[in-house]
Amino acid sequence: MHRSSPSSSTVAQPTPEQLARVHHLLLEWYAHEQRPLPWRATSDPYAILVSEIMLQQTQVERVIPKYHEFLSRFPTVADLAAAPTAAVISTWVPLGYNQRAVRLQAIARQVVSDYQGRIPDSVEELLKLKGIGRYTAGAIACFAYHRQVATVDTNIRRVLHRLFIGLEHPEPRLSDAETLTLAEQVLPPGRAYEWNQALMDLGAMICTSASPQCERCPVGEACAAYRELSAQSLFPSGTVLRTLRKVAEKKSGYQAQPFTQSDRYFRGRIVALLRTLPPEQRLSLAELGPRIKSSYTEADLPWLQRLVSRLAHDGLVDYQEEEGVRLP
DNA sequence: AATACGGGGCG
DNA sequence: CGCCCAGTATT
Repeated sequence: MHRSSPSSSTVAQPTPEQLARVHHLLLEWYAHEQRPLPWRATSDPYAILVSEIMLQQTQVERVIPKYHEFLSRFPTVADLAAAPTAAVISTWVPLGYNQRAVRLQAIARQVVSDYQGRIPDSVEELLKLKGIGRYTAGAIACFAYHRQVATVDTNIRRVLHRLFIGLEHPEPRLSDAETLTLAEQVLPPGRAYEWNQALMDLGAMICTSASPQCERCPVGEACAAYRELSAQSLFPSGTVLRTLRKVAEKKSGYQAQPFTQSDRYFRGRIVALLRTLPPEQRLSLAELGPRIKSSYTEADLPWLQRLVSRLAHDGLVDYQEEEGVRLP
């Protein structure tokens, strides 16, 4: 079997008996070991929407308090649509990726104006909303409306790959499209909600990226990656997994600069500062510069102007050349 | 396919 | 200090 050939519509398949065994093992484990997460205790599509946007690239533990705070401040989709954007952004900080706050409110306003206040229930319709991609659309359809759809986030990708294909490194590994196809093929009929949640819990608690605890894994007996590791006596697997990934990254030439020198960092500083100002009050760029960058000089003005213009373009600030900058 | 987009927490 | 995280939009 050669997993490099991406005929893409089909991927390696377990037998129906093997698949049923995996379903049973993982769902049974989830029934007893699942994390008690607040968005699992509701079926309010708005609350699910808020949680899923917050959870994009953001850990569960950081989201939980913000999720409660945000829903307390904006209890319904209509409340969020009617709120000042500055208040929404302000509540979002310091979750990061602040465009998510602007887009979330834009979604709420569109839902009120175009969907009679009801959040769409199909992947196809959800995908039309800016800020909702295939993962979030699938998550809302499944977790809020119990649609039997597959969805793939970073946890599910890793777990399905290890379970049904093998280690993700060295390459080749499944593409995004192939992974979604696999996810659809292994979805247990009628159990999409628990299955998708279970895959994410397994990825977060056991089948982690760098240090999976295979000895505690409920589906170890059926796992392709576990068989690979066993055959080569690679336990504990943490070191070898990290090494394989590092080699793959070096090949791709990835290099990061210090975060506190990045434009990203200063964009965050600007938004965090503006939210402390009295409502409506603006700051000139000359006032703003020194307050976000200790080494700021007049020579940095073009840089700052570029930064603020981009923030304005993203809807995160209101910038008038003459008057200065504030939250929108 | 590559890049922009945050920031907190942990080893 | 490097790495990770319930991704999406844009080029």
